[in-house]
Amino acid sequence: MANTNSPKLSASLEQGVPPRVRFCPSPTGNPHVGLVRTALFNWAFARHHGGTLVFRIEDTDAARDSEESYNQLLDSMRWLGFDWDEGPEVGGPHAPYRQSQRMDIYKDVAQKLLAGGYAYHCYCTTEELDARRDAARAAGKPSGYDGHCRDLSAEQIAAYEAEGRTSIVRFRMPDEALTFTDLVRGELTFQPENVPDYGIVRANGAPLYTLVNPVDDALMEITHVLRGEDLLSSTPRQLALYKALIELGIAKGTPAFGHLPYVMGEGNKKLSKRDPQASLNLYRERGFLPEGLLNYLSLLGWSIAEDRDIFSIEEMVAAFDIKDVNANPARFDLKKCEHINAEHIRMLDVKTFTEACGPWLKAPFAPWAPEAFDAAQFEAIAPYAQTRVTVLSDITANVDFLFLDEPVEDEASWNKAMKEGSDALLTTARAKLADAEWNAEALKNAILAAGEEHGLKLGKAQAPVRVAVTGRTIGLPLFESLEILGREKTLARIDAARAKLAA
RNA sequence: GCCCUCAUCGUCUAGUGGCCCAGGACGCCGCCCUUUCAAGGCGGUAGCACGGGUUCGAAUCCCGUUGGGGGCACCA
Repeated sequence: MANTNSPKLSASLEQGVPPRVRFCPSPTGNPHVGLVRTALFNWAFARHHGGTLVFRIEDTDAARDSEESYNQLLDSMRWLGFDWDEGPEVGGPHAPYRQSQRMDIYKDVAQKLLAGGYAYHCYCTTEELDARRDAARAAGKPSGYDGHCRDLSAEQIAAYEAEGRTSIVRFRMPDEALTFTDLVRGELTFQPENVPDYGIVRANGAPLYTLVNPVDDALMEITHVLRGEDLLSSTPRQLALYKALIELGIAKGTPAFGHLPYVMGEGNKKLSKRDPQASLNLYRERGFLPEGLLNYLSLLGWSIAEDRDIFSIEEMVAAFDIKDVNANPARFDLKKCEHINAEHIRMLDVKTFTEACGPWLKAPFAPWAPEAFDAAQFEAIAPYAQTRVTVLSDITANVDFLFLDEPVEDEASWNKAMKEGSDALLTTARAKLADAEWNAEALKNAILAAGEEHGLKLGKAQAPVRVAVTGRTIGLPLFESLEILGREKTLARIDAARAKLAA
């Protein structure tokens, strides 16, 4: 039990000392929902306990990282409403928070590790490694690094150097079982034969994630590491590294680890960055509310109560406990996500809803000319739309009849509503509408009366009018829509529809 | 192949030995309301993977099987 005598930084929580947690994505591409969920749990954990959230950028892989992704990442975090106490743009006592700016630190730590005998140079080539791994696998044995270069003599090293071989730095794992208590899974034990020595510095001198991540966690005094399940099996080697760092006086103690279950996609595959369904930007463009998306995501592996699944971020923070997170992977269910989002949209007060629709009321989302938009008309119609949209982008099609010169052409709707006799009905309706006082109540009575003349109930009678005016059979309450559209346009559209029917 | 991990309705979950012939939510179906569509109300559909134990008693504990997922990099 290598870590039992290591100081436990996480023990501070029970003693009332606020925890320090971190969120440390690597800026590759557009953030995906699994990443967001991890960020959410870390953030909620920090806020619940009045702790500190450190935001760190793991950009040690120049080939994969880009400045654009970095900017997008920050923008996404801000949009979601996450704030961090230390990190990019806010600074902090452990700055810099971008690993690409901390290379000297890693170089120094690697040197100390080497000098202390905690790590060694490994001269094996990729081909040799592959061959031995295949052999081990064929023999039914663990296929990790076999320790070939662990105890090279000075002569052997000299020989390799003379050959012109390059070397990576490898961490020497202790030959003992490692046990730790995972915050969501309980006690876990790994046997040494299954946790091989691992690379921490590339041949070109660039440090690897395996070194950089725990070193920064140690330096930044992280007390609780909440991360994805994919890192579960690398925990024992980090524990061993921590022990070395403590002995070298670099780390003050070991954090507690909690591994969050995966967010799965269609089929049963882990949601990856490639998966379009995973893209945060996609949800943002469709008009998900941050609180709606976050509410849904929090439900993946956690629950607030037995009979409740709609709640605010504040309520989540108040209730969140890492102990309640369960270990099994959850599938992302778009339908439920949309439903929860719709609930949040309905909870908005009208003014907020109206403002939130803003982006979808202009280019590139809206099909009408910018000058055609009328804020007063939109404000009038918005309340009727609020219970009908699932995502904010739905607003566009709901109100386009107000701002388009002519209603959209939807053949299916036309064919469904325009039957024999529709022409006559429209003619009657037009006449009654023309005489009516221009308010929803009067307009309803006008259509009702027109319908009666043709033996149609209101449901049937309103259909042709609706399609003539809005272009679709489905839409917002008709009479209110007409009232807001205005007499002139309404009558003109009915005339246009009659002309089209006559043609 | 080796190691790790997970396992309650189609999906997300509640459930920590008796309160459970399993509760909620999404979805789906039906009804009500109704100017279309939503919203809302009411009702329905559907599950403890399997096999052994332990126990007076198991969804809950143990073992095994099966199935899912992950790791085994000079990616993170």
